[in-house]
Amino acid sequence: MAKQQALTSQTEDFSAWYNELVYKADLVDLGPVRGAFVIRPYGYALWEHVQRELDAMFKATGHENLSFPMLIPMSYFQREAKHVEGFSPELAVVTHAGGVPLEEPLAIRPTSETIIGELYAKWIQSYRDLPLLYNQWCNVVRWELRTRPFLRTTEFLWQEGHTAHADEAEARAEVRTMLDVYGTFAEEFGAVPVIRGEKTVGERFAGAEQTLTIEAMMRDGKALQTGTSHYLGTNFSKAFDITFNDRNNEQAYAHTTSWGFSTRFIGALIMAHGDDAGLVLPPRLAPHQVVIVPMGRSDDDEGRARVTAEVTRIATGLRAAGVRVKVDDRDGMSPGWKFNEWERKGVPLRVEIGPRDVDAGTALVKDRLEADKATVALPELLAHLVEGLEAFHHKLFERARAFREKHTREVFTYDELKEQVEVGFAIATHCGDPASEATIQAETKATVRCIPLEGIPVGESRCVHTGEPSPYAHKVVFAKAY
RNA sequence: CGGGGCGUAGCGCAGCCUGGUAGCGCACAUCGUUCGGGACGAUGGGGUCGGAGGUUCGAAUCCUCUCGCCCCGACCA
Repeated sequence: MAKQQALTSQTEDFSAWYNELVYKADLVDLGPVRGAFVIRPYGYALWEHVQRELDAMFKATGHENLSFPMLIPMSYFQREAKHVEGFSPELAVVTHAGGVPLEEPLAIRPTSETIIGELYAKWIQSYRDLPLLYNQWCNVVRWELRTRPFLRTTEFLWQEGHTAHADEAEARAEVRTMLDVYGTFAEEFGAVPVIRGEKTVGERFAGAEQTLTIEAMMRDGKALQTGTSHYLGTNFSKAFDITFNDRNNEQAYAHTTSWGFSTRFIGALIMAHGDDAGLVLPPRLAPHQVVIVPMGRSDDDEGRARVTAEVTRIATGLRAAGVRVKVDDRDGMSPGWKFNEWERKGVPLRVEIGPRDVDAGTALVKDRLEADKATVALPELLAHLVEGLEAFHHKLFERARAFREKHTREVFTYDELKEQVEVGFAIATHCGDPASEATIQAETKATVRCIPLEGIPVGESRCVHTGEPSPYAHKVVFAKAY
């Protein structure tokens, strides 16, 4: 067995590092259609854990799941002016079916506000029917010009929540609640620290009154939006006639929201935590939290048997404790090969155990984030691993947070801003003028990622670009973004 | 759509300039030796050279036309 070609290092070419890793860690493969990627079992397992945890959080906040059709009549998109303007360029449309041209072409959903609006109009009659708190896990298609695995793909998996409320305050509270669910999830499960904030007018979802976002920093200093929550006002209610009789028996438009979280988050996990050896996965989402590599000569039947017995005992104990454990007893591969493979795949903890260890009553434990291996007595191994996983999560989160802080700087001049967005986030006062944002983007490639919900007060400071006063409460985050 | 590449074995590539009927590494299979950080040897299987025309006695190689993919830029979760 020879050396597999090493990954391009992050410092040499971050983009190449990412592109190689998604294949070499068995996360994705190319499909036959441009930009439509196959998510392989190791990558899909990550998504399944995302789904399981997020879904539980949705249920805990009162939401129910349902499923809407993937095909949407084209005319639905025309009904909300900004929505059609925003999505038309990336619609994939079915024009033929059953061997004949369709009377009305059908769009493959890029998001479901329109078709859901149509049905909500039917389901909602009275204030007693509200709020409607629904969510669906599904796939959507957006015809993107340039694609990258997980970050921007023609078809992607996500969940989209769609709620309807009797009044604005309740709808806005829902939008904020779901943003917090996303933020909590990203940090508590993904170990990815995020900034919660609001999008500027230009970055808003097509058809929304307000878009909230969570933004994370990748290890190249660029920003990635990993979840969004929108207050849609009565825009879609007016377009789809979602009305109800209120307590005074007067007809009113419902206030709707939508919020989404996609497989893009897997890209965030890769780029926020990965290193030159490969992935580093957060234990709470990792497909395998612990991998056990049995050592010893393959022709040493007696030694093997003792090791296998011990490995089985350890694995059984771990599983009983709720730990996802993988025993790598594949033949014909050297231990070194396996070590490299599991490191590339980002497994948090690895246990090495051979006849010598069994005799000594110990095992070696390797932590993906540490250079040295620890020798652990077998009776303490289970507790060591369980605690190790917990500690790993916090180390990973702290490391990502420290990285973000190191690459974030408050700037006071346009020159400083230009300099800072080359290495990370620039915090600055901005006047909110879309034209100014556009100029800054053209000149620096950086955009306002968000106006943080909590941050540095603007005070008397003036816009770093135009010198005008700022309409925002806080200084904004400028960064290059994926 | 603009700018760069590239299509030859499962993967990565050489061969093309200077035509002579396909090769290397990895992977795969068998056997032996190995076995605690990417093992080694021997043997073996596997390719209508992206597609279509053309030139030629003969085309992976030369000519024309096509199709596709990847990377970099403009749109986006």
